Amino acid sequence: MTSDVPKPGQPVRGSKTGKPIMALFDLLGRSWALGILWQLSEGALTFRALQDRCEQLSPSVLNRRLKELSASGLVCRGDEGYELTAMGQDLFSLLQPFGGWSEQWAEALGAPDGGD
Amino acid sequence: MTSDVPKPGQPVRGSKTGKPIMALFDLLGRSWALGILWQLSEGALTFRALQDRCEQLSPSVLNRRLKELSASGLVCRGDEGYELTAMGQDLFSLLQPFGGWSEQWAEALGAPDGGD
DNA sequence: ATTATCGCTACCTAATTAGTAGCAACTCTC
DNA sequence: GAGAGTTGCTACTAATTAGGTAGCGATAAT
Repeated sequence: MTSDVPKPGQPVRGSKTGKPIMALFDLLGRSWALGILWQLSEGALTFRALQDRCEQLSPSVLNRRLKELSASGLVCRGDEGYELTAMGQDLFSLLQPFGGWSEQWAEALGAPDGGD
Repeated sequence: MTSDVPKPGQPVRGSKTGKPIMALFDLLGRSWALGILWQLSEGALTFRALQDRCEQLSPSVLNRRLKELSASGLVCRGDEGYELTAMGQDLFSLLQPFGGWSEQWAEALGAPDGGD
């Protein structure tokens, strides 16, 4: 294992080609990675605040995800705690539409609304 | 087992609230889920063809993902094999921009281009 | 009948995630 | 400046998921 942070241009978990899109999918396809970006989109959060927002996500996993996301240039530490980098915000702007979509999806599946 | 397919409105892996967005992130945040949607966006593929596109992904994992994605209404079986449902295509349209973004990201990280 | 492909299950090992405890550093109060 | 509280994090273990391989039953062509 060269590195366990998926980087474009390198083989990643499940992908030997290193195609950027596959590296990105690997990075985002890890538990809570998308959730963390989602939570940070509203502003900086301390480690423990982030843990609370992510339903008491264990510190070991949170720390791993934060290291990966930092190494990938999506998250960094500021005065207020962890926050999205410019690139992270840019990625979030692509992610944002998923919020509304997921609600349509919920209705289509006939699932009760979980609230916000 | 109630169900290990994350459905909006129900608690999912790591999320007890069942918020649609969290259920969606759980579903998509499993290995190869995003990759499978990506591959199917170009048209229907048989089980084994899909396996090839996903770099010989093991049948056990592929089958698990396909069941989850089917149960979530994103994928179904047609004459030609597995394909995206209308809802799956709709989701893909949100996913598509990630392709271009990942290439910018690759450059920003100074990674060599993985081709394609 | 034989061979080949296809979709998939069974089984096992490796890796990842989840959960809990607690420490070192820092701040605040007194 | 001792004690209490908070923060960021590491260490360790248990549970869950992913990955890999073998191969079966079904269908189709030879």
